[in-house]
Amino acid sequence: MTGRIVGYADTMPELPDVEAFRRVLVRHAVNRPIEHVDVTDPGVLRDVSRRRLRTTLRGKRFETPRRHGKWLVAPTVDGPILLLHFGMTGSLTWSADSEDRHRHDRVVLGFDNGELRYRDMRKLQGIRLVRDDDALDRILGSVGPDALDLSRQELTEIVGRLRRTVKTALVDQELIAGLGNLLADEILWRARIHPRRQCVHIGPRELGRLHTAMGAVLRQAVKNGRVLPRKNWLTGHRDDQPGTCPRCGTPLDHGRVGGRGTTWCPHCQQER
DNA sequence: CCTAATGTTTGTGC
DNA sequence: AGCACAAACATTAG
Repeated sequence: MTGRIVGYADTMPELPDVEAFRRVLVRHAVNRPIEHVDVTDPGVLRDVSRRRLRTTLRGKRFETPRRHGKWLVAPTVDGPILLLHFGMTGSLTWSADSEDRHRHDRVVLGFDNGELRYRDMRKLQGIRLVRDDDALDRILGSVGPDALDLSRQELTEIVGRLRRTVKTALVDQELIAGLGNLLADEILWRARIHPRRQCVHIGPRELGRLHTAMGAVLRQAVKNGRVLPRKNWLTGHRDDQPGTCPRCGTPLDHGRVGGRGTTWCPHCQQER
């Protein structure tokens, strides 16, 4: 109610959300000494102890962080690199004081002007600390190119010959980094491609639509800091009682693709 | 009590 | 090798 806490706390993190978390860090915490490190739940620490996180980070300053897919990479000046992944329920928020912490704020970094809070309910992923770029590469080495700056040609080269279902290819982080379940459905709906279509059967014209849809959806969502429910987007209609396609009014279909809940329009997105 | 949840990893089997 | 499927992780909401 005071506007003291900055950041999106209850959105499920995909590329645009992580980009928003990156901006929270840039805006409030870059280049300021970390004064204290509170680990209220070590369950989110991966390959790093509470003690080591605290002793290595205290007194350090963050450089400008970067994002790769759904990973937030935050190097410190002359120090280790903090790596954050937000799983399905994570977030990063800023608060100007230490009031009103949430019970799922698992790690808090304190600065002279406020604190950065890593919140995560389900603890499916977590926070890592690596000493250098080599160690970083060992963790991010298998992650594919970021979805935000993928050319049409690269997209074609990556998915064009796969026998897999297009949706499972889109959300596979080793192929393309940053797309999650919600974004994949949104992009496929906009490109009018059925989520169960095999990549190899998608023609060049459709691949062009896929690339255009990916860029448009991602740029808009990054601008908003999340995938915002909108009148002419699938998001905002997929969970309606009788969900109807915002383009043609046909009742939406829901099923399982690649083990994930998937929504599509049976009229706009033909199975083959 | 049961089910599903927008992520990732690991194992199994075709 | 490529791919699909299921389970596991931890927690909440309906």
